[in-house]
Amino acid sequence: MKERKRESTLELMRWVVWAQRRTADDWIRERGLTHEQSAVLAYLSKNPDAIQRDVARATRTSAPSVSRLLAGLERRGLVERETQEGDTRSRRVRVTPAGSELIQGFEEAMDRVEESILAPLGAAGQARLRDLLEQIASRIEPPGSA
Amino acid sequence: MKERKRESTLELMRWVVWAQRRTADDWIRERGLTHEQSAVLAYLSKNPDAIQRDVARATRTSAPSVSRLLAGLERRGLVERETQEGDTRSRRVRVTPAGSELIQGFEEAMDRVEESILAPLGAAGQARLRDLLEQIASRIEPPGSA
DNA sequence: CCTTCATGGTTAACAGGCTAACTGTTGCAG
DNA sequence: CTGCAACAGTTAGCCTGTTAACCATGAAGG
Repeated sequence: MKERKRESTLELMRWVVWAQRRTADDWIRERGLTHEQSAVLAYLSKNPDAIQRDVARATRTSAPSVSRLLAGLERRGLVERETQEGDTRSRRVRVTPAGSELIQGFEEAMDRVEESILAPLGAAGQARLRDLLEQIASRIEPPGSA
Repeated sequence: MKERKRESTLELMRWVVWAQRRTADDWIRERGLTHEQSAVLAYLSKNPDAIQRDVARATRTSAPSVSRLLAGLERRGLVERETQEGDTRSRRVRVTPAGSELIQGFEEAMDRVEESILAPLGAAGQARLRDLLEQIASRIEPPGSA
């Protein structure tokens, strides 16, 4: 029952990504957030002028997901949305001080998680891995584009 | 708005995994299935004596998720569940002929998807990538184990 | 001006992830 | 034998992902 059974490369990747999620759980759950909420809060902190559409693109999810997720964050007072003068279709999203305070240290914590997961490779291996992944990613058709 | 902004290695991995999912969508949606349903059907085809707990372990998900997913597949007549003589706690899951027919060719299709995604690396790069990922994965604490 | 199309957002309905709580068995310790 | 822990599965409730359908606004053409 213990033998590795020749998983595919992408299966291995899914496994690593899953492990990262699990590891990050500690930091995230402590704050009563979910992974997605954390990611969005962090994104909004770095992109203060974003509208919801930008969040959807950045997280590679759909507009409805973003709409609902932000509604939840707004209900908890972590973000504010205001329709924009000049184009009332879009709504700018801003992180409130409470939200900002809650997400403080997220990036650093995620960096530490990543380090711990990639540690077995050493610096050279990590660089090689990154290079290979970039080669693949650069060939991926950007979602929206033709 | 177009510059790659120095994504983390794990961010790149998530992107690649996401792209794989998207690419596989064609095959899967044609059959009225979801990714998860396909994966479980394929697993059950290769592991005819599995009980639900095995499926949960294999897919790295929880027992409730498996329970509900299998209920759906059963409703559609793609699997059957029967409590086992000797230990009525567990339920063996079997793929029906209909399910077997529907999932036919899944592995091959997924192999093709993987090939298409990894193609930019060439054979040597793919081998290196696989090696690096195996090093990482082998250090990941198996979910259940201490 | 007014029709038409594109854009931003929301709602509804469905599938799937999780945890918590509960039912039933099994099995072992005392 | 009895009692209690471990195990398999289910249900309920929450959050997220999707698509489809819809509203409102903005932009561009005739």
